Amino acid sequence: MNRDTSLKPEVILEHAARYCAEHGSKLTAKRRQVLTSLVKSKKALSAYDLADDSRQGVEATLLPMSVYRILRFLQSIGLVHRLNTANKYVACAHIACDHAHATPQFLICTVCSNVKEVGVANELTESIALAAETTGFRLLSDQLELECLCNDCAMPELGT
Amino acid sequence: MNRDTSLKPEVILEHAARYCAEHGSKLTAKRRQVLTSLVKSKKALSAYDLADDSRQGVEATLLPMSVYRILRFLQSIGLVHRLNTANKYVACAHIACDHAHATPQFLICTVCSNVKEVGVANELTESIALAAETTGFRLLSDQLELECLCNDCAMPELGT
DNA sequence: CGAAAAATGTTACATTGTATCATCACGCAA
DNA sequence: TTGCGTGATGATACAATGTAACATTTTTCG
Repeated sequence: MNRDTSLKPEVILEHAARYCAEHGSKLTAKRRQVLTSLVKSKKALSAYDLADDSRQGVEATLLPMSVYRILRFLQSIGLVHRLNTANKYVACAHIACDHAHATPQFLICTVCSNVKEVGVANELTESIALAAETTGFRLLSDQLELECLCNDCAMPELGT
Repeated sequence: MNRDTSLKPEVILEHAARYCAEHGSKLTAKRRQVLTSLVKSKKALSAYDLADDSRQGVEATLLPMSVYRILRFLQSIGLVHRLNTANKYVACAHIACDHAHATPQFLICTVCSNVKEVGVANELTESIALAAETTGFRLLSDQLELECLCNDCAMPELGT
């Protein structure tokens, strides 16, 4: 509900493979495995969550060190975003989109790690960048992370 | 240079003591010690930084556990802010101000942890909150943390 | 094939943070 | 004054997150 799940994982992975190729690397089995876990998950996952995942399914077991490396790689080519305030990771919501991937903004439920990737108005990030410049700081990233409560956690009595 | 150091620490600590009293607690020696370290520091400090600090000066040695507890307390009454993206802490830049403490926004140098606490336009945080509401997320905190490079780190050759 | 580069395995360790129970300090009532 | 209750701190152990360094395997490509 919070991420775009309208596309089947296979379609997304196809796009992801192209992405890797464009960056001179390959979407190996383990990288695909990590990315698949993230794409399927509605919530942000920690590296250790992903390592634990790998011990459940039929696929290869991944040590945390490997997970970190794979996440860093996927992040470097824009397929995965790291949520710095939560120490967790999410698949980019626009993997299968054609338009260029812009810097994302995230609404993060502090209770359940539900994440919504949104596009905030450009003027907003521009005014932030401007405010930074005038105080001797240069903005390195537009990524915003907002501490939120999602509807599910706000009204648990309604069930889902 | 990045924080308001125009007020002497003694003045700040006086205000801080009032703050504590207003919250039914006291500014104990160790709490004052932690707060003083933060006020004096131009950079954000980790809990372990502060514990290390305490082993240098003439004051009491603080174990990390105590530092965490003291930081949580100081944060709970608004004298200290936690930077979630950096796992570090800063003294509120407005301890000695009379106006109410608003939710802060931070420009954080990723190289040296230099921090500038700024007041971003209200319309900005409002538009964020609005964007959140429309997607089923309720904003819990306006605190923004921006990844930056400060002038000192951008141009080290100039010395300081 | 064989060398170089890329990817992953493995171990050890560093950093950040919490749980739990014990102890200390201080105000306040009897 | 004594003693008690509460808030603050000490102390130990451990959990969670993340990196460094080097070995090994796999892939690529001349």
